Amino acid sequence: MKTYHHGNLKQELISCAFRLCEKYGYETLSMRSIAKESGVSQTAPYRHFDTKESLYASVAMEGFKKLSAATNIDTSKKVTKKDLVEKGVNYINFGLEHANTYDLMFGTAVGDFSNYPELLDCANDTYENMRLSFSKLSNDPEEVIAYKCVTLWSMLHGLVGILRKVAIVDQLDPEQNNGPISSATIISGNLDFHLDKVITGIIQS
Amino acid sequence: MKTYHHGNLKQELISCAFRLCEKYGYETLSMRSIAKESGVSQTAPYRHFDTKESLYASVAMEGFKKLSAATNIDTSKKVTKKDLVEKGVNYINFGLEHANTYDLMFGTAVGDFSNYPELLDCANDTYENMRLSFSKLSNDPEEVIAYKCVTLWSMLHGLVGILRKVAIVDQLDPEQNNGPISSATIISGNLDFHLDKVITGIIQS
DNA sequence: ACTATATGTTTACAGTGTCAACATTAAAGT
DNA sequence: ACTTTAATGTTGACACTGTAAACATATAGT
Repeated sequence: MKTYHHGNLKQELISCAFRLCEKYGYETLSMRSIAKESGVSQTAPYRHFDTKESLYASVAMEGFKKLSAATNIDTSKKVTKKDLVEKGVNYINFGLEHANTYDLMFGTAVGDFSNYPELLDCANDTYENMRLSFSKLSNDPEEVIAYKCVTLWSMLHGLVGILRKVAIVDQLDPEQNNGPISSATIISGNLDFHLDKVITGIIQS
Repeated sequence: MKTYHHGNLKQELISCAFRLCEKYGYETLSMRSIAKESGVSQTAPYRHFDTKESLYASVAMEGFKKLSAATNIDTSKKVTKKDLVEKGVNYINFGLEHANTYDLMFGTAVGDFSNYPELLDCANDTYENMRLSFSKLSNDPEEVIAYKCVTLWSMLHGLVGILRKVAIVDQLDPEQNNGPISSATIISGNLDFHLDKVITGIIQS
């Protein structure tokens, strides 16, 4: 039997949108398509999302939750450099494996997070755990810790972006470059080794 | 007098698209709007660009040309660390001042650069100059240089991304964070100092 | 001059975000 | 229990989009 009211439409729309986003990217995801896929009229989503951006925000929030889960360090125990490296690797892998959602989370599709307080909270959670980890690791004043966080996050974020653009780097003139071995391949094949070096540098900075 | 044939339509379409992209972002840029703005029928652009992606590629190429110009190091003379820092600052500033175009250049709107050989060349030029600069600076084997390039580019690219997301960082709980002084602000206010440290680390790695 | 090619135009189609008007149901107040 | 109200869903519409097909005109090569 099919009821007039769906009962759990909002959640279904989000998970449907998330699925499509993961698979095909957020650009090719439409209000109407997720409505159809949820077996509901094409404008029904507008009872739950004012605009498409608002739907994007919900999907991005899912992403941040998963990212947090993948990179969370238990700050109730002692925090080691190894923890940071391990979670750094997780961060990169998340960015590569969930590339489409990652774009949504860090791109411009959702303009200003402060319009979506829950999303902002989730994003801040990720940062906050990193901040706490650094502060457990060393005795720096707050602003040095914040500085280290931004430095590390930049490095991780940048690496995700560049590794995904391997195409550019891999297609350099092979005579100028190092043959088929691209620099990106070098790094992605030695991610923890690479991150260990980088993070060591940041900790000491 | 107005001729049937425009004469220089392709170039006009590109610069028109570039302008709109810089101002409003590539998402809100349509084949039809640039046609109208160029005083031509709505499907005329299709004589010069097979798809919208192909137009994007042309705009992105303009971006890479400008980026190259802003970050080019004269490798015929001696290259110093100071050169790298200075051009690094230029890179960041380009990313911040041309944020919309930067998205186009490094996002997924243009899927595979190898479909657009000229674009690929321009992108590679930027990388190639960086590679040459590093190789003039030290005596590393090619693969180490490539490694350093990717590391530096990641750092720069990531910093652009994170600085633009200042909103996230700035809106952390002020009691946990360092009051109104956000970590991103710290960095962006001391860009050359920051990059000097980072690049020193990369050179020594 | 004639022909082929490049460059424009018109028309059309399916898809999009979003709004307004209406329908149905669940929740709240009496 | 009954009525009112708010939440949720549907229908229909509008202006806009990318893009394809058929056609028109100007330019270049012979």
